[in-house]
Amino acid sequence: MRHGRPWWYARFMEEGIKFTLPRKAIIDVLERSSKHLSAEDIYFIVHKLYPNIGFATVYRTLDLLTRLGIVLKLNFGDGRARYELLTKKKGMHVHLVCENCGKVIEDGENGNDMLKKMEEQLSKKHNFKIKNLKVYFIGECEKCQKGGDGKCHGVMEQDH
Amino acid sequence: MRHGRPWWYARFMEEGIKFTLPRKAIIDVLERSSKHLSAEDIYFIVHKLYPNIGFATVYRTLDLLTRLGIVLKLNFGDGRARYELLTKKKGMHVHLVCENCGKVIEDGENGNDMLKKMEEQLSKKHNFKIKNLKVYFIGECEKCQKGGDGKCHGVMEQDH
DNA sequence: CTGCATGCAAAACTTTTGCAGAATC
DNA sequence: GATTCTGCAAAAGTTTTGCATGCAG
Repeated sequence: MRHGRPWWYARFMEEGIKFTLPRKAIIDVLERSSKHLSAEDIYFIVHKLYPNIGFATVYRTLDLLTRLGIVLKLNFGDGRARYELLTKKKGMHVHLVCENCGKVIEDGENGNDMLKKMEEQLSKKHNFKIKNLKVYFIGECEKCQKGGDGKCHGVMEQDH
Repeated sequence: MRHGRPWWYARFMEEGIKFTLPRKAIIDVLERSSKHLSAEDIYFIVHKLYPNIGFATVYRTLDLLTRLGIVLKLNFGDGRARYELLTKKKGMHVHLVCENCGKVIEDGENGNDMLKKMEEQLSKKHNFKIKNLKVYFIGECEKCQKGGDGKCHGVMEQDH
C-alpha cells in the first residue's frame, strides 16, 4: 500500500472538504493505533503533538469522518464511544471481547465465509439491504481464564 | 411458560437480592416491551405507574440487572444506552438494524446454526471462552429501500 | 430489627454548540 | 477573499453518587 494516496483521500475530494492539520493529525492517530480509541484518548495524543487542538475539534472531526464513512464509531458500553479507521473491506470481521480485561481480538479470516452466507440468507428472508455488520463474541480470553476465577465479577458490563 | 417463576427469579435468590416494587416494575416494563428501551423510556413508563420511583432507581436497577445477567445493555450510538430483558437462550439471535428509520428486526432462527458453528471455531482458534454474543447487520429495511433514496444521508451513524 | 434499597438533588462525565478569529482553497 | 474550520468556553444530556429515610427479609 505504498502507491498513491490513502483510500480515504478520495472521500475528502468527493465532498470538497478541507485537508486541515487537525484532521490529518486525527486520522494519523487512528491509523497508527490498532486499538479502538475513545475521543479522549485521541484528544490526549493529538493534543500532545499540537497543543492547541481542542476537544471540540476532535469530536467534530470524528463526527465528520464517521459521516464520510472513513471512521467507524463503536460503543463498548462504558459510556464513551470508540473510533476505528475503516479499511475498504469494511466490517467483514468478528470481534472477540474479553469481559474481564477488555482485550479485543479481531478475527478477519474465520468468520468471513459464514458471515457472508448468513448475510445472504438474512437479506433474502427479510428483504433487508445489508451494508455493514458488527459481530461481537463476548467472553473470557485465554489469559483471564487462567488467571481469573472464571466467575462473574459483578463489575463488568456485558455490552460491546 | 406458565409453570413456575420466571427464570430470572432464581438469579435474585442466588444473589440474596431483594424483590422490591421498583425492581419488579422495571422488569415488568422490559418484559412487556419487545423494543429496546432507554433508561429514560423506562423511567417515564414506570414513573407513570409509580410516581415516586426516580431516575436514580431506574439506573441503579438496570445496572444491577445487567450485572446479574438478566438484562442486556445495548448501545445504538445515539448517546444513550438501551436495555433488553434476556431470555434463557441468551444472545443467540441476530439483529437487523435499519440505519435510516432505526427499526430493529430480530432473527432468532436463521442465524443459530451458523452462529453456533462460528462460535465453536473461534473458541478453539483463540482459546476464548465465549459467554455471549451480539450480531448486528446494519443496512436498510424494506420500507426505507422503497421510500428512501438509498444513499447515505450523512446524518445517521453506522453504529449499533 | 438490621441492613439493603430508595428518593432526591447535586455532581460527574461525555458530547454538542455558539461565536469570534484563523486558516484553507 | 470568501468560506469553511478551529478554539474556547459554556451548554446540553446522560449517568452516577451522597446521604437521610424507608422497606424487605
